[in-house]
Amino acid sequence: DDPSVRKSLTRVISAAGYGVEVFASAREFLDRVPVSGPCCLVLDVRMPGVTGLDLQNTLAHAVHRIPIVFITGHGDVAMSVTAMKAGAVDFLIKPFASKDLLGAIQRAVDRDTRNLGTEARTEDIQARARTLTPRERQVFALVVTGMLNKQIAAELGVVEKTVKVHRARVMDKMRAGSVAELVRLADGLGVIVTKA
Amino acid sequence: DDPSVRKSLTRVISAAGYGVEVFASAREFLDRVPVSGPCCLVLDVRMPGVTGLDLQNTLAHAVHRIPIVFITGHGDVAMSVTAMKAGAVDFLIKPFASKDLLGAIQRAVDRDTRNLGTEARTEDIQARARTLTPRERQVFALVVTGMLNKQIAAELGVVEKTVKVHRARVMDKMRAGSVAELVRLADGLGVIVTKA
DNA sequence: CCCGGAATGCCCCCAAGGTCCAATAGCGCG
DNA sequence: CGCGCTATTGGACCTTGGGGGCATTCCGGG
Repeated sequence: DDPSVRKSLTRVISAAGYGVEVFASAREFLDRVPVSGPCCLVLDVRMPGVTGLDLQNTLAHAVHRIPIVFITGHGDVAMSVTAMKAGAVDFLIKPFASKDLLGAIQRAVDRDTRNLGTEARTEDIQARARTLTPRERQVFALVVTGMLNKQIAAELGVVEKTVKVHRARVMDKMRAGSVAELVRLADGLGVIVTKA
Repeated sequence: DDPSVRKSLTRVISAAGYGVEVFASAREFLDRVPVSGPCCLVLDVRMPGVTGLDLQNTLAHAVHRIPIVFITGHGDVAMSVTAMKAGAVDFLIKPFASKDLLGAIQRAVDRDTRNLGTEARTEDIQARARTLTPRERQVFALVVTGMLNKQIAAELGVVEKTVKVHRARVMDKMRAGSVAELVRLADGLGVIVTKA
């Protein structure tokens, strides 16, 4: 919003032990170097050029969706509801108590920490899945449905031994120690491992 | 809220093809016969006695959490944010367009339909799990971690044959055709099948 | 031509699962 | 108090499934 508000917010948030970066506009924020660790965005709805809601929509399509805490001086209900429906962590009206802001930031950062964790795990699993050959992917998909090697062989039109070979490679590449683990890895990938 | 508003809302919602039940207070709603199919709650924040937010909190601890669409004449941002954080589907300010209300109701009912579906599935799985004996439950928990019968036997201090017997009963009672299915059933139960 | 992906055959081992049978312990019921 | 039922355990035996090792063949690209 305006420089003086930014300065005082920076002081409050820093005092709580957080690292703070300040941006004068949405553009400035989007051009920054991405933060490495868990973080969140404290955003004024009214901003020069792109509004806070617009920025929220833009970020919604990003790979990593940063949790947003909105603050504003002139908010209405419709605006707050839109923001919350789009996943905002909180929507504070100025003037607000420091503890409300810090509480919201804490929840936002916690959420981001969890998100980063699951994203990292998913990315790891996907990376392993990418090393699979097409055939291995097919066998993978069928194995996690609980089919027997014999059935998979019939399905793919090959003999059982061939399935065993692919299956062994899948277990190896996916670093799964058991069918149970493999099933969890597959389910963690979502429905990505469908057919082809 | 007031009788005339209720009457006109009933007309609008009925015209859209929904069944409508009207309640003059939170008490009256809570004493009703539960609806069988997918549904949602259209709630005024200001009500005699218990407020809409209070009712939302009460329902939050219920077995089935009915999706809520709030409508109000005198809402402020703080109120709407609280409602949304607590899971409300939407928060409309009077006067609102019929299509906004009907859109919100549609989203709420859709959400409820999905919830009912997953709840039914979970309940079904839990019902099967309840038929397991304590020992079978232990074996179940260990099998879905991917342990071999031999390892499970060592863990429980029995011979392999005994584990096989329990394991077979688990597969039977849980109606799982494969380890893969069993793992999914277990994961669907959440972390309910931990130890004892 | 050499490499990786795919397919296959043979041999062997171990794990999973089923059959038949049997023993022990605890619990409710007449 | 036995009787019956369930839960738990266990043994012997056999079949089927999963998996490792090794070797071979075929094909499409660099």
